[in-house]
Amino acid sequence: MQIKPIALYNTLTRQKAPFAPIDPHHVRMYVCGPTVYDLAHIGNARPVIVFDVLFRLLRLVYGETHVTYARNITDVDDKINARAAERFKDLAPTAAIAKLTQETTAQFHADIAALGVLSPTVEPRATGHIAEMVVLCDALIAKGHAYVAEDHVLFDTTSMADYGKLANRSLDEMEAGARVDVAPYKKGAMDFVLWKPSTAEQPGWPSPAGIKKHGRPGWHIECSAMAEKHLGQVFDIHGGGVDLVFPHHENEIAQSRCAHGTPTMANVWMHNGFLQVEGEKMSKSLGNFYAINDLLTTDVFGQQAWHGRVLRFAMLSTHYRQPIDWTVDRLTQAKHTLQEFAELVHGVAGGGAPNPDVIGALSDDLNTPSAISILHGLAKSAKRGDGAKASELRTTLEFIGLYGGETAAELSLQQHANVDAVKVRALIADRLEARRAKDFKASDRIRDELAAMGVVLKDAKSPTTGEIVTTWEYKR
RNA sequence: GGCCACGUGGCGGAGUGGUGACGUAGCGGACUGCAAAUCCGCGUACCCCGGUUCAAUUCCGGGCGUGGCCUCCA
Repeated sequence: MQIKPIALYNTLTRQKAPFAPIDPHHVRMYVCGPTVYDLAHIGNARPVIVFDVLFRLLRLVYGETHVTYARNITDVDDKINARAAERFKDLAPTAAIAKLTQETTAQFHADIAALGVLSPTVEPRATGHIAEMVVLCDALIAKGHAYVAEDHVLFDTTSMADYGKLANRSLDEMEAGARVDVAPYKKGAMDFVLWKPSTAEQPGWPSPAGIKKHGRPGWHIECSAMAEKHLGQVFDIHGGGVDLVFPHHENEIAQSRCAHGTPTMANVWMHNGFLQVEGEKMSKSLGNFYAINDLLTTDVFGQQAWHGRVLRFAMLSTHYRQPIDWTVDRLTQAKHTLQEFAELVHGVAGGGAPNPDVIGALSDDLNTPSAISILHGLAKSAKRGDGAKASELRTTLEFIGLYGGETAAELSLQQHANVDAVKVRALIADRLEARRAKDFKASDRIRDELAAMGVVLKDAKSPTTGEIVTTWEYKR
């Protein structure tokens, strides 16, 4: 379809610019995925949701089969090793690690599926790309960008003229500000590990550069290897959280560019803003650390469980580059709005194209708040009985992943165990009878009784017969 | 200490060098036996101080505040 070009903000240039894929028939995007050592938290959900929206937009504009979206799984990492040893004491290290990464990956998939996230085109695993990482290490050594020291392979940051360009800082500045003790075998303070030796208990593979000991990759090299394998040496978009700008993405760029001799790794670098919880940094010590799964299935946040679509809506109610404060108020408001939308589109047939203004808003560097405001406009028309707008609203909501056929009641996960629908209908009939008899005391008593059960009544006049028709719903 | 973001009405949140997006809360009205729901209407907001400009919330400089990175945390 022909619509206005997509504009994206690029961290490399600190500017928003029209997006033009290298190959107009094949858009390639890489986003850093989770390290599977523990449940994904709500901060992890942000890039997953944000780049899912971008993926959907790119598919719409360039065609579903013309977009490759790679989101990796990091399944080799020292945090994984530590956690596996702690949780599965009876198992051999390899078996324990396999069990942990397998379980955590499955849970991650389940959690983000609830958020309405599409599967990426490819989901490479680090352990499936060790050979490619070894090749990269050897290439970097051969080209004088890396060196071997005490069975480690290290990247020589001084060998790259514009190291620090993405983070916009020079080596001098970084060294001046560094608070880390520099390992004695490093030539330069900012040099980073590409490969390190493993003990017998740690996962290990044959090492590059003729190193005798088995070893394992550093974090950054994983993404360089997986991106190259699935997207090529230079591709279109690379995404992740702002906290990855340095050192992770800076180092990916250094590795890939130096190994391939390319002027760039990806044309556009996109970073989502940080998430806070109720105005504070999310951390286990503050007791405000929430896994996606906690929000979906327990009442630890705001005394209720939240539907995945509500979490998604709340996440998209702020522009992706802004910091977002994750609060109960925000989720409550998101739930109300989504329930209203659901009421308008439930039972309405979708089809057709998503609203062009919404696509326009998304094309403007993923302006989701603006898109939502346009959705409100559609909802207003739908509420006035415009069936075409109701249908368009549904199609557009489905396109963004904000609707999947749920009813308003299903979007509220509060417990209503003791509400018996048959009894509710009987009480409503009694109340209508009392009202007809002008026994308002009795009718109000029934209304109060229902309210105590969490049931709210709505009286409406039937447009055809003029009769009072009472419907009910759970208190929101 | 170095580097980088952000600061809009009660709250959430776009956007813009000059006519106050949008949502939500609140207020008023219609409707209702009274409510709820619905509908209609109502808000002279852009952290502070300078500068540029005919004009700044929007550009520039400084300050204050909050947050991020500099420790394989999205």
